[in-house]
Amino acid sequence: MTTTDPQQEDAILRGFMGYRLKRAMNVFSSNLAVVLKPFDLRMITFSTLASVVNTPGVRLSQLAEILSVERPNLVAIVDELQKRNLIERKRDPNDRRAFGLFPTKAGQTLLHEAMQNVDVSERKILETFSDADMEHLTSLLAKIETAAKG
Amino acid sequence: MTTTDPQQEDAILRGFMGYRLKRAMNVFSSNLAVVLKPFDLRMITFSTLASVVNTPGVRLSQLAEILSVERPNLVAIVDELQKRNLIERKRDPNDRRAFGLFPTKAGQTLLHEAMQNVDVSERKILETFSDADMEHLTSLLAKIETAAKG
DNA sequence: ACAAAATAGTTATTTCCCATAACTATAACA
DNA sequence: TGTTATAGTTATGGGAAATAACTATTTTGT
Repeated sequence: MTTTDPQQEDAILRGFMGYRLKRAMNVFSSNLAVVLKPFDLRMITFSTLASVVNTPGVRLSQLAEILSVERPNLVAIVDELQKRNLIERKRDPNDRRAFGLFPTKAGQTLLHEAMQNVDVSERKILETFSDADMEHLTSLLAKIETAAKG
Repeated sequence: MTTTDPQQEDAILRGFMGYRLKRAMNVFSSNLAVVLKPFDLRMITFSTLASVVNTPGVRLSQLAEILSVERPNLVAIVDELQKRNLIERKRDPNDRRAFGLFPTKAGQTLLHEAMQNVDVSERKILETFSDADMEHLTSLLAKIETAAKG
């Protein structure tokens, strides 16, 4: 196809790190969508399930904060995962307002299969990256995150 | 690093480059939204306007491809920018199916003011980055993009 | 030359993402 | 004990993203 365009229509945007970051992100997020599709998971349901498996008993509000999702938006996600019997809500006996979120056996199994596939697909994308490249990229991205907090 | 910090509910996700990339991206995209708000621009209207200023006469379909937006979704964006008198559609005399998109004077002025502000805000985020850091990050992100195509 | 296929732009529709206000029930606090 | 804060939720709306299908042209194949 004719991608031999000498004049890059987005040249003016290439000067922004945010734009370059977004384009790189798109590679991962569209890949993720494809990989998760067979599991009937999306990015948000995947990361929610992963966090619940990682931290059994976690509260919805904790999850919302760590995943940068508004609490109301997470309710439907948790509902969906619970309806599919991948996680469950258990009333906290010490705080009857709250639920702890726990993975079911099925949830753990599904997550680990999905994670395995995501991992393989990411390795494919990053196949030309040296260990030093990986470490450097990871460190630079972390630096951006901390820059936002300080 | 497989150390599971009980404080980090997303520890399991930190192992994925896509997740780390997304978190870094969020810093830029939420910053962008704030910076563009006074101009009544969003990420998509900003990048569309920028591309039109960068490449006067560009077609909607070219824009859709370069910006990774589906053509139908770009129609409303172009409508919006045209209604605000920032760009205009001009029939291509050599291909009466197509329009060339051109910036108005107002569009150019608004874009340059907005770009100036975006640039300043990005510099703030990247304030602790050395020139070498910037070059390295840019090169690693470009490597991800090319990995997706090849 | 002309029918078939491709292209540019568009409309319509659907699903999902993201943000906010407001409600309930409990808990913490002063 | 009465006020305030917190956890979860409902409802709502705007915006992003994907797809099917249409009109008007242009290109292509024979």
